[in-house]
Amino acid sequence: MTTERIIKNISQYIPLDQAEIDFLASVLIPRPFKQGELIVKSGEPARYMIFVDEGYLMTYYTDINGADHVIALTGEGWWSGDIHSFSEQYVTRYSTKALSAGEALLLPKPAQEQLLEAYPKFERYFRIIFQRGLMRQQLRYIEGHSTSAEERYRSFIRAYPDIARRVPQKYIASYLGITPEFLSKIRRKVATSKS
Amino acid sequence: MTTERIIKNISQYIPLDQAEIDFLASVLIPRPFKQGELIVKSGEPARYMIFVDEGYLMTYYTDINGADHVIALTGEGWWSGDIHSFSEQYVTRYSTKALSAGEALLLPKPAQEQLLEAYPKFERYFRIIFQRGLMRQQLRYIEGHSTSAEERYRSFIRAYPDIARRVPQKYIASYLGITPEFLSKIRRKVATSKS
DNA sequence: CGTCTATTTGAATGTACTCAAAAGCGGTGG
DNA sequence: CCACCGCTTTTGAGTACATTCAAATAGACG
Repeated sequence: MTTERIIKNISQYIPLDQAEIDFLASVLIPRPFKQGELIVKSGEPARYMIFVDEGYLMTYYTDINGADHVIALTGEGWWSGDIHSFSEQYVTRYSTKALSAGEALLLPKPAQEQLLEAYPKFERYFRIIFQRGLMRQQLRYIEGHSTSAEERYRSFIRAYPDIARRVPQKYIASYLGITPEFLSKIRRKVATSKS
Repeated sequence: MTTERIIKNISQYIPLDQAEIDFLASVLIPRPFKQGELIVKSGEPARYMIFVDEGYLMTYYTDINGADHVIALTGEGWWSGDIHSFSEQYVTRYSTKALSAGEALLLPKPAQEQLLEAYPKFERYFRIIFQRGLMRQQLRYIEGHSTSAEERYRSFIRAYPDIARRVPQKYIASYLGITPEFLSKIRRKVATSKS
């Protein structure tokens, strides 16, 4: 069953009965993707929340100079960091792109509204998801300004070894807020100090 | 009425009837504070959410070197950025301090649980609050790494002129992720270029 | 008024960036 | 299967933004 992982995830936070599971399964849209594919393009209207069932996604923002900035790297079992694609605003300023082949589950906005109306306890689930996301993000900001790029990189590979292995370095650099060139220099240093 | 502002805030997101207003008013604890007072100390158990009714608070984190890092500056009509004080974890790593005299409204954890149980639509309110907080925080991170300190400062005083006027510079510097010395130099530059 | 803390100023330093070029790597077509 | 192409990663030199340290000045509060 393709919705197994998301059900398991949600069950960690709120107990689900069969009716709820069935409803959820009926509104989620499986969305397979291949490497390099754009799932959400910036400038599109806000449409759905994205749960990564398999593979890796990244969400990025293109600034006025045309430079991309990665705001989130999303692995299996997580909601895509692109919550903007689902906010009150009509269009996103963010794009979401596949970094590998895999499959996402899309929760369209109208479906989410039905879900929340029929089973209000899902509000609780999303509240917890956003609350945790906010806490992680605050921590990330502090680390971004109180630790060196090298420490951030070390901490990143410790926290997300799977992502570190499978995502091109230039995106990791962007996620860490540094240039790819500088990340390369850090890696050389880290490699020599370890062996 | 001391709960007027918070009721107004919540009503922006979910309609409230009199019973809900009364319940809310009955569980909120007014907490006057004077300048410099610590509302939440790091290491304390997680206890309540904090709504700033009047005045200014800041939430900060003390790193292993003993340096403080401001993660949020909170003005009137906002929830304190210290959502950690209310998370699943037993103790906070953050402190919340008054930057002026004023009054906060405390929503104790057990009261919030009752509130959510009695009136589940409050889950929706908190979900929206956290969702917006997360979006702001993501934006802040991007700006922190794609713009210069000077731009961030200009953008800060545009977005929060009241806070910029009333909060000591060293905290603003910390919030922006720079040293007080460097902020001082930026201010000199900004001042001369404006006049 | 005096003390304590915050802010400003300056000089020296460092971390991370830019630009340029070379090397590595993966895919595709001949 | 190999050669070529495009893209990513590495390397190096020069530079800039922001830091650290130290000291002077200004401001706030009892």
